[in-house]
This record gives sequence, structure tokens and C-alpha cells, in this order.
Amino acid sequence: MGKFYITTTLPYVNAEPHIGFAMEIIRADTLARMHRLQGDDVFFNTGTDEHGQKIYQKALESGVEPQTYCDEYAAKFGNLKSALNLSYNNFIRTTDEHHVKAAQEFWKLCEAKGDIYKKVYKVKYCVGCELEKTDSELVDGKCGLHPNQEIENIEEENYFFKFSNYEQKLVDMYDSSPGFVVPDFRQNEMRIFVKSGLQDFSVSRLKSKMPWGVEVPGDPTQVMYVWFDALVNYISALGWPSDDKKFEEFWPGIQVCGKDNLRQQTAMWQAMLMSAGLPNSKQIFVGGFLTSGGQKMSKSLGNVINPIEWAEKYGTDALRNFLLSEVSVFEDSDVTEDRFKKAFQTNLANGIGNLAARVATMAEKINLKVEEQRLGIREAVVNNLNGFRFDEALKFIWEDVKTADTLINQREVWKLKGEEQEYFLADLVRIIRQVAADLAPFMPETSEKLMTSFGGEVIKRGPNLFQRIEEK
RNA sequence: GGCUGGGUAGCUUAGUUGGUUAAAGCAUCGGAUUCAUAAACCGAAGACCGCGAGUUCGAAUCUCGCCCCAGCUACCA
Repeated sequence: MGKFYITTTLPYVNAEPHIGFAMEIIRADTLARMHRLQGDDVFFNTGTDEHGQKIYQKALESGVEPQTYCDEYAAKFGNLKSALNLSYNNFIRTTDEHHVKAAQEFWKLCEAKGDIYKKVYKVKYCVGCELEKTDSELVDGKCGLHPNQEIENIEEENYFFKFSNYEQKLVDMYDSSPGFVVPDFRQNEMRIFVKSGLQDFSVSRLKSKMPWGVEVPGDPTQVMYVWFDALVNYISALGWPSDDKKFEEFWPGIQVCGKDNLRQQTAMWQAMLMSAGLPNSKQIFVGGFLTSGGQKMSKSLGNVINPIEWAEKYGTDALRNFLLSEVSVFEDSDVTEDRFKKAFQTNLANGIGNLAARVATMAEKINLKVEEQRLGIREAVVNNLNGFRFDEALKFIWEDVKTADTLINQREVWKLKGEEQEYFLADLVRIIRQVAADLAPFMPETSEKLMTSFGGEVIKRGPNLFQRIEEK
């Protein structure tokens, strides 16, 4: 029995749960369930990232304490568990006491290594916005919103992390571990980025300006920059540094993230681990983005898709099926309700739903009995999942539904009599049982319903699994 | 500008160590059928494989140039 650790990124709690995150966590959930069914001891982590400037500001704007604001949002993300039928067994919040201590401990290790140092940092500040600006936000050296005003340079002392120390070490790691980042072109992308030269990044902020963060050990005037503290969650979730046993059993693990997190996960975090003298992550799976109607989802465009709404409207498993099979695993995909409905209609309502109904009806009519079996997930499905090919795995399963349907029509099973009919129906029942077993990590509820109808010796017809969507 | 990924039937995609009529699903049309959620099954039509040139007996696949889309080019997470 192996140990398996998988974690999502921690969504930042300044917005409602996004369908892109729903996809990320459903993928992680599918892998976690598959490993559990394979007999592995699984630690599946998710949670919320709660520190930083944006949250601090949002809380101030809403007129509540930052912690109160975070509590509210953490609950919203916690709601995903039932809405998406998730099986994670740890939900970390970066404001958890243990996590805060772990982040500080991690800091000390990097500091002891000589990778953290203080340096004067020039902050670009737009008086018009009353905000600090980054270079990428500036147009011709001026604020895009206030081009008439000069950008002020404010000097501030911050702590920096010697990212530059890890340039070669990171490149060596990429070279010696093909498949560390999946898909491979992302690893290559990162390799190019690192190879082109790394700048140290700041890892703290002045507490007087932004108090909502983890206090820097030994310097009460500074708090950690949110990245530094947030990344540590992947190991603090395992009880590091106090629970050595758990940490050693489960670390390193697999990290699932979106492509916007590529650098943080595959370079910065890895360098931080090297600095702290801890093993690197095992593997990082980077997914693409979801667009809506060909455009990025945004409130102003009004094209934001709420995953919880779809789950309520069409069912959790229908949403899981869609996000796992109809969406490109590695590239960006466009998501529309029309596409969703098509996937629902073909593979679910007309596919497994209809097959289950027709076979169960015939079996019930003749009081068919089929000896019970114990079935596991087939190797082809496991292999596809290990390569993060959720789409291929489901395609493989749906292929069996097609096979069964074809068999029924070709043999005209409903016209057969006696032993011959029993023979073919029993065969069909076994196909459905295998589909149910294979489906367990992807669509746990559907898998169970199928087993309720077809798992026992006596076959019983249940209600329709997926009711067709009638278009008017 | 540089870098990365992509541009293949109406839609979503597979296919690159170059090789017989470019593959699949959905949508469309036709057939046939009724066990089933008017579902399933059989068949047909549908592609100047982004554009142009080159290498080759032969290119979706290799080379060069160009066009279009998305993203990155670092401290917003």
C-alpha cells in the first residue's frame, strides 16, 4: 500500500469560486479517488490563500476585519466540497496557526542558508491611484490611468530571496527530471525562463503599510510577502515541521495548478525548497485556462460561469464529466453552455443513462440473475490517469457503452428468448459493471447508482440516471 | 520585438522517425428499428491539413518566409 499526496493550489479569497478552479480540484479529486481505489493511503490537500494586499484592501472596503472577511470566503470555498463531491481530507487556510508557524520556520531555514537578505527596494507609486505600481502596469513610465502625473519612487527596505542562487540548480533539475512538469512544453518554457537569468524577488512588505501577513521572524516591522507564506502550505498541510512522520511519508507530492501558476510552482517554490534543504515536489501538473464564449471570463463581460450553478442545474457528475472529458487537458478551452449540454446529451443521457435503462428493463422482465463480481479499475484507465489524460480515460470508458449498444442492436437482444437472451443480457450487465467500476473516480455518484442497479445478483431498474434535456 | 503553444471537415479535436483513398466525436442528410430517456444501430455527405516557396519519387508531417489566435516577457495573486 503506497502513500499518495496530491494538492491543488490555494485559491486567493478575493473572488467567488471560479470554474477554472473547479476543474483543477475535480482533476485532483479524480486522481485522489483513483489512488484510494487502488489501495493507496491518500492525502489530498486544498484550502485558501488569505494573506496579502488585495485581501487587506477588500476587507477595509467592506468595513470588516480581514479575518472576518477571510472566514466568509473560506466558507464559500468550503462549500465546493459538497457541490462538486470532493474527497479532500485536508483544508488548509494560510491564516491557520500551524501554517503561520511553519512559514516562519521555513523562513528561518532559508535565512540560515544565507538566502534571505535585506535590500533597499524602489517602489513605484502613483499619487493619482494612491497605489504602488509594477513595471508591467506602467505605460511609457507613467501610470496608464494618470498619465499626467509623475510616478514617484519610494524607497523601502525589504527582504529578498536569493532566487539567483538557484538558476543552475533549477536547470539541472529540469534536465535530470523529464516529466517533472506536465505537459513537457511547460517544463521547457520554465527552463528557458530560468536559463535566461533570475532576479532575486522580494519576500516581505513593510508591516506599517500592509499588516495582513505572516510576521517575519525576528523583525516585527515586516510581514512576509504573500507568495512566500502561501507556497509553504504544500508542506505545512502535512504537519511540517512538527509532524516529521507524516511529512516523510507523504512528501514529495503531486501539485496541480493552472498555467498562471507555472513560475511560482515550478521555479520559485522549488528554489525555496532547495534553500530550506527539503526535497523538491514530485510532479507538477499544469492545466490550461477556460474561456467563455471565446473570451476571458470577467464580471464586466457578464460571461462568468459559476460552477456551483451548473452543478445544481445539471448535477455534480454531469459537471465533473464535462470538465474531465470535454475540456482540453493541457491547452485552453472554450466553455459554453451549449457545449456542456451536448456532452450531457450524448455521453450521459443518450449514452450510459439510456444503456442502463434499456438493459435493466430487459433484465427485470425475465428476472435475470448474474453472479456478483468484484471489479477494479482497468489498467488502461489507470494509465491514462497517471498521465493526466482524463479525457482519454473517459473516452475509453464511453467506448464500452457504444460497444454494448451495438451488441444489443446487432443481436436484437430484446427479441431473443430463453437461454440465448440470458446469455447476452448477462454479458451486457458485466459490461455495465465494469463501466461502473471504471467510472468511480470520475463520477462517484453515477458509479454507485449503477452498482445499486447492476451490482447485485438481481438486476433492478432505477430512475433515469441523466434525464434528457428537452430543447424547445 | 523576443519566446511558448496553437491554426486539420459546420463545431471540438486526433494524426509529425515524410509513404497506399487525411481519422474520430458532435451537428447535418438518408436507411432501418422499437428493449430504452423520439434514445440506440447502419450508411452517406462534408477538409486547396492558415498562406507562399523549397527539399523529395512522395509533405498535414522536414526547411525558409509570411499571416492570424492565445499566453509569457517577473514581485497582482
